Amino acid sequence: MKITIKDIAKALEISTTTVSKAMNNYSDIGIETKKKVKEYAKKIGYEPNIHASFLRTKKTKLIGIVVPNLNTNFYSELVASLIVRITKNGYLPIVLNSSESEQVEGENLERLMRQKVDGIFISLTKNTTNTDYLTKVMSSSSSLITFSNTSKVITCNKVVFNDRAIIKRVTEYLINKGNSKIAFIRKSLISQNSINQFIGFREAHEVNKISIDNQRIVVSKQGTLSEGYRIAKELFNSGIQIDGFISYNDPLAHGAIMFYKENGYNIPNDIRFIGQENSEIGTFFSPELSSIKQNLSLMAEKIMRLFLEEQAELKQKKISSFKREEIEAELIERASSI
Amino acid sequence: MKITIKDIAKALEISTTTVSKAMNNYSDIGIETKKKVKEYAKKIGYEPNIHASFLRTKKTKLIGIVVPNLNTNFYSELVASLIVRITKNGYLPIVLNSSESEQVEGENLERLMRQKVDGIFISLTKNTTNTDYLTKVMSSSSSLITFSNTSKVITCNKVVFNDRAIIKRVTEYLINKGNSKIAFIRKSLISQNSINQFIGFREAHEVNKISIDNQRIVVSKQGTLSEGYRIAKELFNSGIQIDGFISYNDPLAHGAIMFYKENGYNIPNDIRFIGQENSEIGTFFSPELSSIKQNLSLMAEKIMRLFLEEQAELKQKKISSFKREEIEAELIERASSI
DNA sequence: ATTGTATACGAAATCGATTTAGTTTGGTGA
DNA sequence: TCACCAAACTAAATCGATTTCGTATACAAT
Repeated sequence: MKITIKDIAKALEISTTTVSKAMNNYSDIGIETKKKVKEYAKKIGYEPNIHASFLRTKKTKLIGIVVPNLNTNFYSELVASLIVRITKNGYLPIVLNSSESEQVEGENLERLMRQKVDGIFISLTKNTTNTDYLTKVMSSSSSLITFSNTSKVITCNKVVFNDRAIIKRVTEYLINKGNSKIAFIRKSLISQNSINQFIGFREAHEVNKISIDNQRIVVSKQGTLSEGYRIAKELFNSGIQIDGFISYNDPLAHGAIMFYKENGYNIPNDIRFIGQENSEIGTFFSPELSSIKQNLSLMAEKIMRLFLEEQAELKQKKISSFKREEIEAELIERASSI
Repeated sequence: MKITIKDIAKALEISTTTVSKAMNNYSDIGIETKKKVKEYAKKIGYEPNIHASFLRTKKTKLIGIVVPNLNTNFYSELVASLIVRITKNGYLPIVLNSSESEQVEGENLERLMRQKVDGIFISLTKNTTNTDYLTKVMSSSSSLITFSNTSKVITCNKVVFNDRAIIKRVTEYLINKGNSKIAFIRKSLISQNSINQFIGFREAHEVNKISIDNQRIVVSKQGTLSEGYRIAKELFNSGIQIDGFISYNDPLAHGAIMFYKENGYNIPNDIRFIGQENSEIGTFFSPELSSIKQNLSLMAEKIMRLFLEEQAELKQKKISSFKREEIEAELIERASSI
């Protein structure tokens, strides 16, 4: 039925110790013995039992991924990208979804710690303020990497986009085109991600000595097309004029464009629009939507590399310092902002 | 550091056997002892080590999910729904993505079997023909449930949508409106999912004594907006007339609508369109897109229930028979097909 | 007094690997 | 010849639980 090192040991008339050491390339096993063991193991289809070896090694070869909302293009693509890297390196991903709930997020972290995963990759929900769970992870055996939306409060490995810089650049880009009344649709007031973006937005205004009207700063929870439409309508009905529009994703921008187009606005002449995520659908609306493109594949790559480096250092009992990697996002310029 | 049953045994001056049995509600342990053990365990934060108990119980409390393409609304939402149910029932999901590659799919199944997951929930890629890996899973310790896109060849638990029936109904709906030249955009020629839909399409024609022009049957690999546009253009340029359009997702329909609108067609008068997946964006195009809506949450629920039932039967050493559940999809009628 | 029985508990084996602390063998140098 | 050493191997302990089989106790029935 199931093949264990005992079977190999018996067949080759050696001890289980030798089999185990041969499989793990210990230096005190002869080269020929190693070859014999490995060949026979392959022949009879032996696979080491991960759970048994865990008892001694404390390694599960499992990595937990926690995202705030799997059901978005951004995170489903990022997770898919992570899964590829994780499996390529001999690990297996346990994927959990927090559904933007801080409580569920905490439960997810507890589940992963209970499972003794080797690493936890987490992007925080937009509501997370309490970092107690993260601190608990830090003192557990799982190594922690936060990405995309992380926390200022906690000290740990981080991989993020250049949120502040890219929004500053994009805002100035609009300002230079003569737009000074820019609406900014943000995800939340709490998440670091969103805070950084807003800082960039503010800096661009400060540098150009333009004041920000807070009425044009809107928090959108859903981030859907219909909410974009609704937000535009409310701004319009409240008599709040805008000549620029930056949102934290593409659907919001599309929804808003739709409203303004219906009401006779000319885009980009009257209002310039910039979204984020650079989704395919953006190129199919008229006018085509300018959008900030984040390289998700690169982010996945950096996260995985950081993790593997830490594992290697851990093995050599080095104390590893925490790293913060920033990935450049870029503006894809299209008709909506030209 | 880490708390084991030994710590509880020592503190309460009982044997580890008793502790283990108390925690697992064995009948030969006194009620008071059970209470004492459980209370103390909770107090000191004891969590049983899953990997240690695996050695005896052969249960990992892990479930593998394999989908053909995580980066689609359909699967990311379905997976998110599954994750909720899996965690609610004390299991943890290992999520793997086959990227529509039969080979990757096979590797994924091997990985999950090596990990000894308790169950594997898989939706096959549209290219899968070889069911050897599935057969291997069937004879492994992991119980198998195939969903959404399964295989006719293999005998196992299945949860699917009523692909044949819904497409038959929708096709007849178009026929009854006077449309007899219906284009059908399918995912593949191989996948059971797509075959069933096509059978429904054909049956509707047969019942109404209308012949099918194979030139109007198109296989679309990408399933994107731009491919929908391109397919419509090619049909048009080849002089192939259509007055109806059914595709396996919404973007394809939107892309096609866009092309026909540009070329002066009136929708729905000249051509009626029906998509699938009922995505939010459908309500924002003009005309609003009719779409087939699949209840993903219900599918997730049925998959999980099937799995739990099988686990319960396994525990009682009953031999369980394979079940096939079919979920009703429904047409959401909007302006594009009225 | 003896037997039977239900209840409550524990010793030790076990799961499948890793790892520690030796042991054996053969060769080297003084 | 003898001490020393490196190379190659192994017995046994260990990881943290579960489970089998057995024992002790109390009480009822004969």
